[in-house]
Amino acid sequence: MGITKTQGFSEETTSMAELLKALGHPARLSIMMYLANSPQCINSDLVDELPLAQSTVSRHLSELKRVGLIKGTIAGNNISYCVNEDMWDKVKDFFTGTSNLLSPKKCC
Amino acid sequence: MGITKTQGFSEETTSMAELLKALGHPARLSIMMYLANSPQCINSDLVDELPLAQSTVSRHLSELKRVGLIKGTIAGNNISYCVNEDMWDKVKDFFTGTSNLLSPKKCC
DNA sequence: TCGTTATATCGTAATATTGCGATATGGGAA
DNA sequence: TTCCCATATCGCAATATTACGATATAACGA
Repeated sequence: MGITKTQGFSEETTSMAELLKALGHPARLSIMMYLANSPQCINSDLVDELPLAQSTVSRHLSELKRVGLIKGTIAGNNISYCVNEDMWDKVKDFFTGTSNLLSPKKCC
Repeated sequence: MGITKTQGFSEETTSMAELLKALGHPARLSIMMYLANSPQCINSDLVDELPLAQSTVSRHLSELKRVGLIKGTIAGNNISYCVNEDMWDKVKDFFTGTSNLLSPKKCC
């Protein structure tokens, strides 16, 4: 199949899974780290940073844009990408939120 | 292709991406949430909780076990699964760690 | 205008993922 | 032993993902 069932899962679960899936690739995770740590809003000299062809980098960027983790604006001849902090916070909150706290049990 | 390039990425990035990828599926994320919030260490009545066949649930469980996010021990006739807190903390720390802090810029 | 640069998209090929039914396996219960 | 129960695994089919080169597109500079 290869198709992921979404029926029967909550909308929140599905959308969070989509965000995590987008982050679950070395190239895309690297892009996020690079954008998060760069002093200014960096365009795609990411191509130089990553061991991938330009077209592949572009694909990963558009995937990150599709799920809303990054934003891009045209700045002259190149495009300035940056992290969409709202969406990033959404992911962070998922892991720091109290509803996901583990009870301190060591059972296995 | 379908194959993910790992050459050229740091080991840390690759392993974190693997963890996030494992979480990036509604069923596997649901399993983690369920285990994290369950009062006791729950075995696979997950099959009743999820809209998936038993064999599919088992596959997702073994994937989570493969990356180390959960642990399972045999308890009589059934298996008791629970969250591997060390690995879960590793993911949490990634999002809460200072090295990933975004500078407060709104550029796009 | 022409060439260069930066990006995106297309087409293709290889591989991975997902899901299910069917089938093992292994332990307890009758 | 024989029959269930809970799990795991296999085999398959359908779909998704990944990567690359080639090709568009669009804007700037000479």
